[in-house]
Amino acid sequence: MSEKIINLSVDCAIFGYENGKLKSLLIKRDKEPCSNQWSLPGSYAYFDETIDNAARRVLFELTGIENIYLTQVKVFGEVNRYPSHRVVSILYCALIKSDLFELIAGSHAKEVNWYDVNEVSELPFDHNQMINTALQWLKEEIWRKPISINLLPDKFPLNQLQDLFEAILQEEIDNRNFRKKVINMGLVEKLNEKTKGGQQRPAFLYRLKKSI
Amino acid sequence: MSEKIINLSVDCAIFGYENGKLKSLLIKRDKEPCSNQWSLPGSYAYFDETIDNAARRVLFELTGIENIYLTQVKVFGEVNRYPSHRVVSILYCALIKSDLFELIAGSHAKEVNWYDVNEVSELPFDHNQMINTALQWLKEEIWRKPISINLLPDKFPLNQLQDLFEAILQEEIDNRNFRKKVINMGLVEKLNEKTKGGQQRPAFLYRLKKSI
DNA sequence: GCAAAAGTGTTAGGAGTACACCCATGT
DNA sequence: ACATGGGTGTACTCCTAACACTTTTGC
Repeated sequence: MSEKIINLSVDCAIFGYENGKLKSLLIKRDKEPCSNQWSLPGSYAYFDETIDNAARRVLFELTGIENIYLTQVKVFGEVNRYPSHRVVSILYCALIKSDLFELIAGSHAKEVNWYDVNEVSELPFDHNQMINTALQWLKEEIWRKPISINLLPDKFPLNQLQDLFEAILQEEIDNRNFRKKVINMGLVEKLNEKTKGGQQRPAFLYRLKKSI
Repeated sequence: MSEKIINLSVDCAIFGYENGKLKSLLIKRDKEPCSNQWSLPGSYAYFDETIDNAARRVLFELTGIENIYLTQVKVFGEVNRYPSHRVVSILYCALIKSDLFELIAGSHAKEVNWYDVNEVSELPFDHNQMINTALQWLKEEIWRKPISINLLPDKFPLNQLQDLFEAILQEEIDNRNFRKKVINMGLVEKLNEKTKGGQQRPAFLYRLKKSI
């Protein structure tokens, strides 16, 4: 096992979507500083791994989540952001289908859990700021790339996608305009299937196109 | 003087504009590795400064340029990007009016100079990749914020602004559409002055509005 | 009067926004 | 039949893109 770069860490802001709510993944810390408090999963990078790999590894070790696409968003480099010594941290973000991953607290995580982004309490270090930055990034990215693919099942009714967009953008969207837009920007394609078993009129299913 | 974080550096991609060409600021290195080669100005961050301040300080020490607005763009964290040991580097970018700053090679810079971005040779480390990333950032940013303010005199004829945009975007722009756009998006305001002393018809001067 | 750069207007297509009602199903 | 969520169309505005000629000055 390689050695840590003790002045350089990665933190991961992972978003999931459940019951119409956008969730953020937090761990309960099992070591100092701020032991027993909830925070973003994060830790030091090693000397023999790229920072992208560090983010992947750290996320896996702490939460059991692997094989997801992480994006580097911003570096947090205030002098006293970390109490014990100087640590510059690189924020990585991802969106995942929360029910596809089993959460396994490992390494210095005592617990792992999803928290509604609107109900995240005060976190240690600059982690609240990180979540805000990550949310901002998400709002900008959501229209550009089919990242929402990671938050919904393969096939879904359009209104579910709209709910997701509303949860992320935190604003209401006109249903007709939303449909027109996602269809003719080529974000989704209509399938020849419908939902069944609902209490109401069945809805056509759609699929996100992987490339735009 | 504080100590260096030897695994963390900042590199600065500084753009200027002269004779209708977009230029990139390079230093001739005066220490190993890659001594005597031209590279982006960059060096280690110190323990007692934020990374933003590290970028400002490093730029000043190496080139004499100070008091400019630097933006953090991306982290480069490949394992072997730096030959002697592991260094993760944060790329900062800025645009400046090149003739307002006197270049003073200092610290481990033997010389400092402007190079046409289209004629930058092969640089050490991942610095060519950094310049490309910085240029990409510039292309996206140029329409959003009045960053071009830093590349032109206070008052300028509109066609000069267009030349600048064309130099950055590397494509031709329709003159009428360009004028309409920058005026009614509120990027510039027309002044009641004209150029004089040219060989041709005098042009109205414009000024960039600071806020959009 | 000529060379050189400044300046100008119209049209057509696409994207965004606002807005209100009928439809298909389960119970 | 009614409650529930699914689904649709139009009109207006604004931005973009394409396109060519006239104007003002210095020489």
